[in-house]
Amino acid sequence: MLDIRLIREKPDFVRERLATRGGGDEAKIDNVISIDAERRKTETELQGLQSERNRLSKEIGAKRSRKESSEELEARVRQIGEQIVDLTQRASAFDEAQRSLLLETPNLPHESVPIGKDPSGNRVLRTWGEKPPFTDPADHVALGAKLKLFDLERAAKLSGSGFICFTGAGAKLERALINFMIDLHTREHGYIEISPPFLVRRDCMIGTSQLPKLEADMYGLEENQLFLVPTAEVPLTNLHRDEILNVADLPKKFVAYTPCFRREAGAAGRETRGIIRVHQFDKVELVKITTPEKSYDELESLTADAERVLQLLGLHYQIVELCTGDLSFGSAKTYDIEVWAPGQNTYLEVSSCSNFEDFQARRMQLRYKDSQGKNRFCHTLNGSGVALPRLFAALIETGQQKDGSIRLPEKLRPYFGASEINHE
RNA sequence: GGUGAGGUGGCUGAGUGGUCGAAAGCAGCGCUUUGCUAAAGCGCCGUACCCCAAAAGGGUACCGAGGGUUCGAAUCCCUCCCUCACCGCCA
Repeated sequence: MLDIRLIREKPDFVRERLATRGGGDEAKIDNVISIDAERRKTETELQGLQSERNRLSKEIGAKRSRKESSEELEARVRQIGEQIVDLTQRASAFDEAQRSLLLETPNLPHESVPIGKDPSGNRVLRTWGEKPPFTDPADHVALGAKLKLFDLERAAKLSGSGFICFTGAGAKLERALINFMIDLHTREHGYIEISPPFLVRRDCMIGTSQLPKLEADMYGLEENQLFLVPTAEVPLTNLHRDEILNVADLPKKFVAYTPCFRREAGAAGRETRGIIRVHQFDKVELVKITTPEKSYDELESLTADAERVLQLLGLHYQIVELCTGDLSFGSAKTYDIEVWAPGQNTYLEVSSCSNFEDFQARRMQLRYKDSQGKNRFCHTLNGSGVALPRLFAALIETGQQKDGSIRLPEKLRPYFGASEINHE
């Protein structure tokens, strides 16, 4: 959520920054400003009347205790009361209108973000490793079928298309990868492991800004207003919602494994082939809560922490800096990590590392007390460390050998319990 | 799911219709005093918003949340949420 004071004081700046996203959101600003003015006017009027009522009511109390008549005063206060009811309604209507407009307005891109209107404006910042030299590599769907690592047909029988059922060595590999990543982030990168609920309240979804915009993409449980988490970002970032943290306790660094549930009624095609784009997938997520001064340094180190996963697994990848037009709703700056999948001859996005600045913190009243004792909004960040099915696909495509087996990276072997995945 | 108890400021804890935004204590901050650590005395010490160009200052709201009663609600009534205890059910 944007700061209404910033909008009030620098409307042109806000409009200009929003316009770089290309979503037309800058058009909302005039509306926000005029509602804000109405709101304040109404509030001032209301508060004047409330003040009057408080004064007169005290007088009534005083008169009564002196056994004097207070009927005239009571009549006047009754009348004021009616006006207050009316003004209160108007004030809260303005307040709600302003809030819902602000909830639907995306974050301002950071000044360092390249301007662009779609993914073609993104730029590759760096790459790590090299594409392995294959002549005609199989893709993960073929490999998975041959080695019985997952069963998409039977998953569809259970739950419909867009679900994965890992089987045998595939299920074990999934589990090994999760453990490997969590151990890495807790032991070497200083994150605290969290195992959060997979169902969260609506307020949490608003807090991290999945709602109100993306409600259609979320799985919700209507009767008790809970939502299946689309990413562990939601429970992790909301852990300290409505709290005022001590600056000495920052940054907070959390890592969690959760399944992620997304409707994403995307069209079928290459993008949706195999296990690349599904309604439920596993993910290890990294979240940081920090101060405005440190958040951009933390973004760099968060990205590096996620990259380490791929480095230790020996997988080639590239880091992409998203342009303004490709930035997600709440993000001020984002790096995507794309791992090379030789069987598909393409890079797959396995992590999106973002700094939300105070955008989410405002929505969830997440603050810290600075060294002056002043309450300020935290900055929040998150990134996958990393998403599993795509990592799984890149890993088996990269590790495939001529005899049809899959060679596993050294670092993963203690977790998997073998150096290769073979037939049967 | 059922029954009972309860939710007050960073914490403990008073307050059952009117000068209560809320006693007191603890913690915290500042000053003073005493031969250091310590102790004592005094003062300050919630949040959000509104008015004001700003500061100073003034005002409003907030005692789990939302409604209601009343001239006036932390205090009375209703609904909901949460915590604790016991019972039922259950991996």
